[in-house]
Amino acid sequence: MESVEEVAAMENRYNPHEIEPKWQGFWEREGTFRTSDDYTKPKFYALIEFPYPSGEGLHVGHPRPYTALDIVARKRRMEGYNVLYPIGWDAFGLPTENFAIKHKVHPREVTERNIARFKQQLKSLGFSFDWSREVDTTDPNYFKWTQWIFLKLFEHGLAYKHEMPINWCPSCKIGLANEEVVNGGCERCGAEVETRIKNQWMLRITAYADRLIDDLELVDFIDRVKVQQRNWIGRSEGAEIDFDVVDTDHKLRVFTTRPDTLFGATYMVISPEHPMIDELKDRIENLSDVMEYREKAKKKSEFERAALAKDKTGVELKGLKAINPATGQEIPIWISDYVLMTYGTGAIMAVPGHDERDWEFAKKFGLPIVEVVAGGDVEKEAYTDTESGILVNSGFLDGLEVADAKKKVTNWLEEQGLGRSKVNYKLRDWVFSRQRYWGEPIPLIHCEKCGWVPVPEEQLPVLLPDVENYEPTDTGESPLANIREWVETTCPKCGGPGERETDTMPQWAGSSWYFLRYTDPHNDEALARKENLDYWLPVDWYNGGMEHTTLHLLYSRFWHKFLYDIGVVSHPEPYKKRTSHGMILGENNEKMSKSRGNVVNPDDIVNQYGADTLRLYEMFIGDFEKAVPWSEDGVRGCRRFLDRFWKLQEIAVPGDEYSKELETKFHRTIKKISEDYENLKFNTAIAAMMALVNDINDVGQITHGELKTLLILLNPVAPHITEEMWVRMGFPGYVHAHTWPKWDPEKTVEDTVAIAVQVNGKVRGEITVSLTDTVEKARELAMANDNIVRFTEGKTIVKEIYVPGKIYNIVVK
RNA sequence: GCCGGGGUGGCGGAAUCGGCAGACGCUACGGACUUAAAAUCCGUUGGGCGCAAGCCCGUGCGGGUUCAAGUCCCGCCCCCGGCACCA
Repeated sequence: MESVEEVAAMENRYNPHEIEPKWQGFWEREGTFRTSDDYTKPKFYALIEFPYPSGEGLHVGHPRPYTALDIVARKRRMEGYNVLYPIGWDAFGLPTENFAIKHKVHPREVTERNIARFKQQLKSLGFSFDWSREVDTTDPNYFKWTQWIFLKLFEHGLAYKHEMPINWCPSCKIGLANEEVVNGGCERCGAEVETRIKNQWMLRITAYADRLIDDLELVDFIDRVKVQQRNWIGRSEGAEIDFDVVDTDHKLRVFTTRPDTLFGATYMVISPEHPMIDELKDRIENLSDVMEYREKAKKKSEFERAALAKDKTGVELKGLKAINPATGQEIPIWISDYVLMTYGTGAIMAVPGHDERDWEFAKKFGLPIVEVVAGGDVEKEAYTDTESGILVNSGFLDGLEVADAKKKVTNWLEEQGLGRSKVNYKLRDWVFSRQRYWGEPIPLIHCEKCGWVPVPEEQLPVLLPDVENYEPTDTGESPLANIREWVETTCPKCGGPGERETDTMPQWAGSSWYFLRYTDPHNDEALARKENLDYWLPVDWYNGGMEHTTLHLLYSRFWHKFLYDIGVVSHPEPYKKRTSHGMILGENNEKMSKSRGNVVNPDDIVNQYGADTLRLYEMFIGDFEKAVPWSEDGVRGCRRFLDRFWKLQEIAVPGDEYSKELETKFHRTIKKISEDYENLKFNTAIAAMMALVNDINDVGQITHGELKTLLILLNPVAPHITEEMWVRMGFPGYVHAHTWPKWDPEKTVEDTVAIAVQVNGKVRGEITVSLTDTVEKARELAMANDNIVRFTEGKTIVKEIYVPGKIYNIVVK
């Protein structure tokens, strides 16, 4: 049995299991973090990527970005902003559907269960989300507006159905967007992707390619994000040039970024899939060889074609020749799989002197190599420098620099009607169809007479029918296709029989606009009120994973620009600032995964150490932007800090001022933490606080004024312990309602400071000087030090460098 | 191959308008408390030499600039991420 004293002592001990649920309940009851409708206040919109509520629940990677922006959101509230920090669920998607199929439960049920689990886990971590604004992409009241946006895209000609080869994952039985194919495999399951021809809904994102690049200038995204987006869109500027095919009325159109090298084009290469082969097959003398090559190329996946790129292969189209429009010479035409039908025109002019691929090909097949830009040795390798080269062997271009030659030849081509300047993109249109059940139905009806007809707005949302069996089919048809009573409907236009589109939308649909819905989540007349959108947008700070840079981030910027064009939103970019967190790895330095058995569940950390410890550790663990391994020892260290922090109550003394010995340190720490929280440097902010607490313990007491400041500074990271200590100390009101502390720049510098004294650049001692002290004073102090005398006596001082507050270096000879 | 980021103690990481490298935390070791252990507290913890004062070496490698280089310049090596026959 514990004694009365021991029980009493225990009640004063830091007990997160008692205070954390207490404060979470308090915040919820009081609506502490409800976003206000007071639109006269300055606003701050903090956004994290809403999670996919998987069956596995949260792992410790999730809270890293959530805590980071929670810190910023809490700080902003204390600075007087009206803050929107919302949360929701990106809940459509394959894992849920697959689980539902396997366990014969409706995906709706699985989703609800998973959301409930996630919600309970997130709530236990004390985030200051405004839970009243929760959105769920699978909620018909939400996806009604996803469908509405799709119809607007359709209306504006940005959604179209197209027969095209798609990336098919044979394991998931689903078509994939280019962005979802990683190294030739399915992003989700890793199975090798096949090519299938399917009639697919496509979104014309390429129409926005230029703006998606150019408007990156308007936003504050970390550089690696901007670079990756530019890279992915892959804009390249050049020219299209038409080459006559001899003795036919065919022209072979090519795209090139080096029109200046036109005089060096000694042959042409077309893709094996190029339509000209069929159109002119009667003229091709070696048609069987050509067809054989074409068959071989077809069997290779796009991945194989790229991976086995080293060795060039190809077949000449015998019987066909093209004319180089600049030289007037006849040149051969080849087919080779290094030319892709999916980029440019599917045909190139080959300039072996100045393109590495063409050079390799020419060497292999003994084709002529002509130098048209001086500076290299085209017999040894292709010369590709465009900075310093001067044109040669190029008629009217001779003597020009590359950049000037490009302009001149493009003008000439335009005058002659042989070509024109042209911009190409690597970005392709977005394959928007998925042949699965658990997604938003595409709200279109096909009518024999009227074609594709949109479902009238007032009939939205188009709901998913209840089905017995939503297994995918091997034929690539959506499971919805089997439900005839759902498919068969009437055409809204002519009233005749019509059939519903059975493809559903990809997971990226709902997440492309969710941040708009948060501004007005319960509106059933519009996706959100204009007034709300205008006040809250753009998002001030959006943090998310690098893995979403070429998918979600690009897609949502595209949708937003479209919504801007049709007047729904008033700003061309959705996100003002974008940052990215690093992954949290397992203790063994490997990616956390169930199969590796190194997953850490936040529930266990909360149960053992408390939510504040978890939050503190997640922020202290290392550089926020880098991957870092988890360490349970590190977690314990953070808990120890909170225990020590709690005990500051025992040494608190009255007084609202900062004490003499700690005043400078407090001002410095306020400054450091205020700045570090804004710059993703949570780890050094926390280190500074730990250092200050160490200093306080050295002093042996803390004034109430000091403790208040400290509680406010730590509150965004560890909200529960700081709320509890505030009320226990009997401070007025609540810590979360207090204003953020200010620092006085003049008080951040110590009156006197210890600086190193160097002799010939090596530290030989230390002196304590005030900032106003002169070099004479420094010399006097330094010479009182035996060690410095030892290194200088008997030598002449040649030079003295004295930087006040930094260093005193004596150069002797 | 191209683009971006990075190499600092036993570990995570601090410090870049050039100014005492290793803040803060962890680990390890030693000590106090305890019958004992845990917890907590105190001390040590880059390597080497020295009884000590102190000295020498040290930020991926090789050069250089400077009174002074983790930080700047030149030439390399390695790791991580993205793109990859994009004409």
